[in-house]
Amino acid sequence: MEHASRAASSPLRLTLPDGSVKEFSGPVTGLELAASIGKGLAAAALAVKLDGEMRDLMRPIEHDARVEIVTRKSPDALELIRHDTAHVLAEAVQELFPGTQVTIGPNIENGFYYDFARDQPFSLDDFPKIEDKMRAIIARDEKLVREVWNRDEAVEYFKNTGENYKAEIVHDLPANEDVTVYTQGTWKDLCRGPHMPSTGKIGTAFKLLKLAGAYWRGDSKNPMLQRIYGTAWRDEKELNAYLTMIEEAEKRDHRKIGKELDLFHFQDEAAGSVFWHPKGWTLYRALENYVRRRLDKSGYVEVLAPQLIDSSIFKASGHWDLYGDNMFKITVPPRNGESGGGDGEPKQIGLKPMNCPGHVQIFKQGIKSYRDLPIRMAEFGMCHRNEAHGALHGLMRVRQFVTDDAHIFCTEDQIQSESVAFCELLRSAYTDLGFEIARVRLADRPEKRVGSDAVWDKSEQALHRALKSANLPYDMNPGDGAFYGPKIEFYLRDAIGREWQCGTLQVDFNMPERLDATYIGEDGQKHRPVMLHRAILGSMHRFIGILVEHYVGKFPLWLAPIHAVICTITNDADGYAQEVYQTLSDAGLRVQMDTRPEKINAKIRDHSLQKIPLILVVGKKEADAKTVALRRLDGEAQDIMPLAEAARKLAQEALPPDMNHAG
RNA sequence: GCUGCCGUAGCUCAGGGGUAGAGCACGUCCUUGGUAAGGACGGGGUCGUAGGUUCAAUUCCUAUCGGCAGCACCA
Repeated sequence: MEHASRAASSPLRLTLPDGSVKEFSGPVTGLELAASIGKGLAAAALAVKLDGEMRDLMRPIEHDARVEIVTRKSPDALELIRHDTAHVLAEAVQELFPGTQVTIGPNIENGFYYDFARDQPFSLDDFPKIEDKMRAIIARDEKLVREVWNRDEAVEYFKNTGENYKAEIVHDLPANEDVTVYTQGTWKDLCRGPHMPSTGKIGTAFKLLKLAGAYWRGDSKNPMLQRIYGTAWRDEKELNAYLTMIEEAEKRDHRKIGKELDLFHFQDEAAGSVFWHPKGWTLYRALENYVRRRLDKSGYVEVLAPQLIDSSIFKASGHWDLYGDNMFKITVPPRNGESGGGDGEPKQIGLKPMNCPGHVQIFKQGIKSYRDLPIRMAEFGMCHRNEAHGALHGLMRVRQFVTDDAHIFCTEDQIQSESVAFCELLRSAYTDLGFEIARVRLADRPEKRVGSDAVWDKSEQALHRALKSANLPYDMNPGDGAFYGPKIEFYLRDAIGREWQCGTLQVDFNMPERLDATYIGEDGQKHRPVMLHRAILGSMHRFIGILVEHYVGKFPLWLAPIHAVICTITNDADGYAQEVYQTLSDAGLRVQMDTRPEKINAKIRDHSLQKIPLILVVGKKEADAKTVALRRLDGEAQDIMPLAEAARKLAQEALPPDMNHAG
């Protein structure tokens, strides 16, 4: 049918990236276009971009458009290479393991995966064999040919070839829609495309990485498929750089560094819960106190609500029904003739999974006037969630955690200014912590939700407006809001480019309604306050995990659990070291002494490996002159200065960023 | 929760049907040395837990707990 329309077309004007226009008497393929520009370009062409959309090189261009020939030099080439590599992987697997069904194989960040259905499990030992076969298919340089099929034909074809999953995908497409099938050699796959002209264009810079289970269509009710992950790049150099980056990420693993630096540990008897060691807890408190000061200065009040609250509150809030499975529930039986609950029933209480219901109870004490609003209520209390076993991951996902949570009770009119103020606070806090906002997304109404559509309309609009007036570019995250309201998600970027969603701002018209919070308005009548749920760091636990990985354990001075270790050259200096310790300690620094009868080399090494930011060496010379020799982590030079000056300077340097006005 | 892999000394790991080994750490002694490991000796493990197979299990099997990777979930 494409040929038919091709013949009927009129003159064609194609605008190149440099603004020049190429005219053709009728439709041309991307390859013909490339050839008309230059022979070299035609040879290098992989695909063509039509008004920003990538298309096959051999597909006729029928309409006027902005066009761009995609070559290997273009970053867009990665997308093509990875997708083609996924196809080659599928072909290789089917050649090697007959009877294996193919399903889907999309690109992901830095690579691709392909999901297979096969009774027998693949093993990592199969990878070299599969990679060899892939190389062979690439060497064959099979042409990738796009064909347009009728949907029913396609269903029939895939059924007949035993590809039930593919058949199901096609079957679920609208009945009158044609589908595209790509053939490479003798192998066919349902695919939207686009693809490069032949498998030889892939090159050799690919590698299979991981093997894992994945549900068919991402639904845990469906059968589990076997997913093979791979990565593919334009050349070996890019591939190696990526593999090195993976190693870097492994080196930064907060679980490993947490153990090495003696920050915290986990053990079987408290799965998903953290045992904070003195150094880790010092870091935790430094971070919590920082946030606390920022909130204090931003007009928040801090509270602490109970951890154990009767189920009635959670039933009213909706958490009991929607998230009950993930709550820790305690059944208290009647005792000594008392009734546990009333009616002689055992009492059901819940360990709070979040703070909002508790905060509403505090809000509801006494009568609130519109003059009292906004009330910004913060808490650093422990929340408990019975996370699925497989979800637990170091500090990143735990069952007991604290959020830098706060709820702003305000009027509808105040949503805007409160939201903007929060965005400013968040931005400033991220800067202080060494991050920047990488991305902002607005997550709107999910399927599982409470409240009327009218209320959701109002809430979503409020967030759109807030983001606009805070001047933050954002994109949408459809259907990912909380059950009580839409949310803004703030992502930060760490030192190796990974994005983490930490901050959040949620508008909630529902919770005040469900838990019956009211204030008296100017008109003397009762009104519902709006609740803004907001967090800057999100989970303190997770945020510390991110900090550890971001800084590889080399924390900025104000967060470092130990600021300085005083190392003696010989034990003759122990007395003076004690004086140094006292002076620095009095200046507010977190200091330790190392008077072991070890050589100074060993002491430097030990404390450097512990990522202690400052090492103060004292020997006879320093004791006589009342000085210290300062060595910074990863520094070469030593800096000799009078003790009093060192204490003053370092104490200043160790101040948290919000207190360091002189710095 | 699902799939796969794993669980040996405080840590990192080797080993393997006949009741265990290295390095680091730890302890004692010697060493008092100016910026990333001074030396000697020594202590330390019912091989995650419970069953089963076997003359014999830390090793094989099953269950369970926990961990890792991914998926699902994430108020």
